[in-house]
Amino acid sequence: MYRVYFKSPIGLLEIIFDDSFSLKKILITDFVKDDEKEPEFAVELIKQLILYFRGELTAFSYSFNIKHVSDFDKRVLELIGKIPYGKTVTYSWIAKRLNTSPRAVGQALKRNPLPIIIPCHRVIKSDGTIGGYSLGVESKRWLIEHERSTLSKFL
DNA sequence: CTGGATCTACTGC
DNA sequence: GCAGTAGATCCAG
Repeated sequence: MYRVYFKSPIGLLEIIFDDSFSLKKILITDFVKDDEKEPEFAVELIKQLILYFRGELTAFSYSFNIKHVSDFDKRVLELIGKIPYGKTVTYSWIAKRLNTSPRAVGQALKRNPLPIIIPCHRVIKSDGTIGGYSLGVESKRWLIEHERSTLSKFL
């Protein structure tokens, strides 16, 4: 297991790779634990993160291994991956397409191992309010606003 | 605003 | 296994 850190506008991201250098998990943390210096296996992802936070990248092209994720969660996350940059949908919109309930969708998104890469911040409540986010609601607000304000670059 | 419906995963037995 | 509960919700009343 390897950890790499990335200082982003929404906080310090801890990026975890498994022993075969496959992307495993992303979270927010306060401090650097075990920095891997010059991690060859992470440069491509870091490059994309830099561009994304600059507002110059709309989708990550990165392979990751989906292990320890239930079939249900996979179905939800796969659909989430198709929501375009700068757009938002609601929990119930997802639920209808998967024949499940909005709350179950929320539970699945909470377990999203790769927030930002799998853009679960694009899912909000149907009353227009923000809903929850595993990296913190403030981060979610920031990401949505960031995408909204940079969207025009890509037209 | 409140109460009930809804579906998944987690807990305790 | 099975019952009970807690959610990143929703909708009607």
